[in-house]
Amino acid sequence: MKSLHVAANGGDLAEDCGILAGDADEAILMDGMDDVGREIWLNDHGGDHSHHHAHGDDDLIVHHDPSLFYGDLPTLPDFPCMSSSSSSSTSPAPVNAIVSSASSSSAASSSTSSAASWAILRSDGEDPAPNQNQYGSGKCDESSGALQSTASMEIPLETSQGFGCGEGGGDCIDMMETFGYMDLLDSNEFFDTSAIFSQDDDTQNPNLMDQTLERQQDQVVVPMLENNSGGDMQMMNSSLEQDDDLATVFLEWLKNNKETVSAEDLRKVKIKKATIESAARRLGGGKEAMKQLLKLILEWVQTNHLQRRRTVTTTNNNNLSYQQSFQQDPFQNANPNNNNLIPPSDQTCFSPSTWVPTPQPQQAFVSDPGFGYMPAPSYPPPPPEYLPILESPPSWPPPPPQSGPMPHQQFPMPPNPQYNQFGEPTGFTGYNMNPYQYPYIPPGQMRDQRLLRLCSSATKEARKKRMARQRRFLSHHHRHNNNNNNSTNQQNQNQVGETCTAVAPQLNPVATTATGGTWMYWPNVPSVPPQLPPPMETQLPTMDRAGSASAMPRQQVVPVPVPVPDRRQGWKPEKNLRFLLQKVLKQSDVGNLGRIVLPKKEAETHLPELEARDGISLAMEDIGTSRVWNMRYRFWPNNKSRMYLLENTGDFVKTNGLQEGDFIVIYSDVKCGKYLIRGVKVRQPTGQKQEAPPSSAAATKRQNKSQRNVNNNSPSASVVVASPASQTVK
DNA sequence: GTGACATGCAAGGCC
DNA sequence: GCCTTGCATGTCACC
Repeated sequence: MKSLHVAANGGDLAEDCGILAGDADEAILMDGMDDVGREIWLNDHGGDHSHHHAHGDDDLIVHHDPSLFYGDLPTLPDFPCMSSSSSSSTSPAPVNAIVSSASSSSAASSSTSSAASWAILRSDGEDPAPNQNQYGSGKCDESSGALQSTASMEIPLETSQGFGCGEGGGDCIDMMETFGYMDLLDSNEFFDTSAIFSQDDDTQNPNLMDQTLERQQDQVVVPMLENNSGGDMQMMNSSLEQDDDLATVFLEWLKNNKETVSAEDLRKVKIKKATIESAARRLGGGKEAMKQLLKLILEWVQTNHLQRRRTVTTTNNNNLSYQQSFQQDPFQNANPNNNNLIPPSDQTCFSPSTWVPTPQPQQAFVSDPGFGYMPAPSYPPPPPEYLPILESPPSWPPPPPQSGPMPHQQFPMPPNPQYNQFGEPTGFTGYNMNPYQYPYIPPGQMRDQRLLRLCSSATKEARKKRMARQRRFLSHHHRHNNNNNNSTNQQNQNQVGETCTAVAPQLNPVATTATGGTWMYWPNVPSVPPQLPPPMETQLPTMDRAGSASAMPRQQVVPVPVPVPDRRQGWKPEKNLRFLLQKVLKQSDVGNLGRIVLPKKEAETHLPELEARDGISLAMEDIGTSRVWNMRYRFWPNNKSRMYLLENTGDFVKTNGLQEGDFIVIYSDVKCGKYLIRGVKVRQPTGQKQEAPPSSAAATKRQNKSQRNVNNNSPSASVVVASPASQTVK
């Protein structure tokens, strides 16, 4: 079944009215939930409950009940978590807005996805079934209960099939109580949400929509809802007359927009009941007011919601990274009281087009600022119905990393859901960082400028503060991890990647995984940023200067040709580069093996500690070309020791035209901790034969030995060094 | 003698 | 048959 779920925030009446009248989008987007979350549901109740679930019956039942707008319900305290449907999915009843569907089935369908678009005005506050708030605590419980207490107010026009009462008309009341909150239904074992989801899919079918519309015209059924409080029925009856008009209006609208609007669309639209009430009063109250209000709502849906859907859909491809970034931002919810934050934490900016209920199939409790503890949906990915209505890409973790050269990413995304982009284990904070909980579409993709103003502008300061906290946190975390001797490489990778992005975006940090499906490694920021200038800026980029001279017993501290920064290649020497190691390339290093043996001591000293022989992926930016190479840093067991290698170097060597006798230098960026690599060609002085590939293995061996004695890992000062750009330096 | 490292080479996978 | 991966071994510098 499809339901147009119009849940309006309670809250300031004037504001609400204004929203509905002119700034409907903003108003609807607002999800402060100060009011108990009364909602008006334009619900389409798909007929027989069982049938609906079993076969995806899309029968639409138009139910319009003016009584929906009850205004006398006591105002409940604000519950930030109650806001958007997004929260509803994971949060207890209050958050969830509430569905008021006439019957459990209808409610379920409407809430979870049922298709039909129906407008059911539902009051909040009915006593929720205790089990509905199984995840709620504290405020949540209260709010939920309050909300459900009035749930009976819904006056859905049900199909003759007894929508929601599939298991017996008398069950409707109970069903209401039990499933008064759509989101709660998700966790309710009575409901097979999967079936509902599948139905939703069906509702996407235009044909079904047509069918449902036709049915609606034929059957406008008065809901058989009964309520705990008998008054509800009375209210329903008294409003039946008005329902006809409202139903007519809605049906008319539905017919006019059936090509563009789907049940899914309508289902996502929520307006709090209080908002409806206040708006109706502003409009003069009574039947006409309701009708006018309904028109306004529908107009808004048509002009804003649907339009946004079309526009946003085109940008879905870009959503995922942003979504993930935000979703995993531990600070998004840092301030429980700050409802002005941008989504996902900011639920006040709920947009019906971008936020949808998320499932809570298996819920892990996470601390929620608003509710104390909220159930966080766990993997696997949610059913399609829970995806953002705008067809934005799923928010679950991206597919497994692909090997090969990594695309540059502005925001490295940790493939492992265990960590957020800041390297923080997602389970660490009390904030809900579950990517499913807050499907988010970046503000930049929201076409509704008013919404942007509402969400972004209003929270600009808050965002700045949050970002400042993030930076502080990252800085602290970097130091902490570094002190731990890189024991958490993956986390650091994420952190540094993020930091680098902010500090030196031109470096194009690569953060996706490297070959083998392991993590790209972004090194730690050195705890004590070395003040040593990089070798390229000095005359002696020896191990001594790197502070590791003693680490290379074989290495002679001799002047080493200092490659001059190749300005033609756009590389500018930066004082924050720290020399880590260099390696004179051997034949085996430049061969087709695609691996370079690294000096053990330097590797152990300056490169991340390797726990496993498979090592880690390192993003190495080629200083000469600014290209980032995804290399693997690993080791081989060698007797009782280790051999450290840098793999996936074939392309790098080839690109730089490196040959035996040339050398590479590895730096780390002190600022962001990333690694940089530079290949330096060594050209023999005039008159000497340039290093030519040995004609034979024996020759190679002799030459290697000769070089070994002379150069070892320190290029001799006597040789002419040429940068990859053929810039020669003595 | 020991450790580091260059590389030979075997095993397995892939075309 | 070629390539990749990974281990084993030989060589050499250093202690």
